[in-house]
Amino acid sequence: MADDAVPDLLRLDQQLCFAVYSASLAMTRLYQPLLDPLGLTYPQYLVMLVLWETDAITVSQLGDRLMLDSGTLTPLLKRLEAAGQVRRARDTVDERRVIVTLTDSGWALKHKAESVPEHVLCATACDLEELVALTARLKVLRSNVLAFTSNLPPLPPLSSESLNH
Amino acid sequence: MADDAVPDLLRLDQQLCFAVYSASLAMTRLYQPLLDPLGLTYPQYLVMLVLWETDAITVSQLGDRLMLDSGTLTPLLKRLEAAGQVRRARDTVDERRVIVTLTDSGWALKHKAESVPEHVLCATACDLEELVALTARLKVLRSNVLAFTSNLPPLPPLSSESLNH
DNA sequence: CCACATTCAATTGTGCACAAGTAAATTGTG
DNA sequence: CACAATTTACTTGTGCACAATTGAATGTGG
Repeated sequence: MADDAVPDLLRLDQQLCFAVYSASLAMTRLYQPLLDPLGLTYPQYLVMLVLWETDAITVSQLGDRLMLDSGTLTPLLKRLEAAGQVRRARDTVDERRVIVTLTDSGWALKHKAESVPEHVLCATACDLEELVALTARLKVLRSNVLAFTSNLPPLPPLSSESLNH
Repeated sequence: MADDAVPDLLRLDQQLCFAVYSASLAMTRLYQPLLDPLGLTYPQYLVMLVLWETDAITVSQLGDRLMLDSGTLTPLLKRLEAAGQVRRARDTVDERRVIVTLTDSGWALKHKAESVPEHVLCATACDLEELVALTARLKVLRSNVLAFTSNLPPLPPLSSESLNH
């Protein structure tokens, strides 16, 4: 491989992965002032979205929906509990599980959150068609990447010719 | 607004912002085993990408490229310095600035990083056309969101009709 | 029944992100 | 030149993400 060919790949790389990375950070920054009046952070908002759809689920079910592990969720849920939005209680059937349930305050927060999506959609300044297409592409990307990583305890034997032009 | 209309928006919201968020986390998880042999984290890799393109720049210039502030970059750069990949030195012309420079080891890392983009492209399992289109859309999204946030110290007076069908 | 592996949440430690505040250096202005 | 405003990086504190470990509860094979 010629040395001159490397910077192109490294630039393409930045364009791809950095676009996702920086867009994600920009979205989080967009949400923060909208969620501040609700006393929620963006990851906490995602947890509430799941609970508003499906109340009384275990930590691992939450993790499956959000693709996060207990190391992330446990302290987050404790903060939501301290804020009075959820309760955490051991499952009486299986004491290993912890079931997360919305409080009245947590349910009430749903109404205050109704205006958030409108603001976000407005901020994206894209038409709905564009957003749907972008979302679909991101889901495909995420799905492919996750499938790849789970099949990859070591590195796959990738030849330099797998992407030749 | 009818109560029944709310869940749809909240679901759409999750589809949009959560797709970006979870795709970003999936990408980071994809990079980790690839960067582990280089002794780099994913954000550190992004810093190195910038330095390989433009060596000897200030912390704020680095922040402009990566859209990160010094509160994030300073400790990250100290870790890269401790690992021997960069040097940090005050600008003799303007003592406020800190100039970040690659060491020989930092430059040498560029060669070891050459294989990373190939693996990532392989993992995405998308053709180049698809990736270019996705990247372009994400850049537009990021640009719109950033423009919106910077014009929004408080909340904008958004009426419910701003997104009517 | 009883080792034994599995599942599930919590804990610990590292490394981002970012807000808010500090301090030093520079620049702009009278 | 004096001095206020700005720029720049650093520091502190909070909250994710995640790897790795722990420990309790459950299930399973012998």
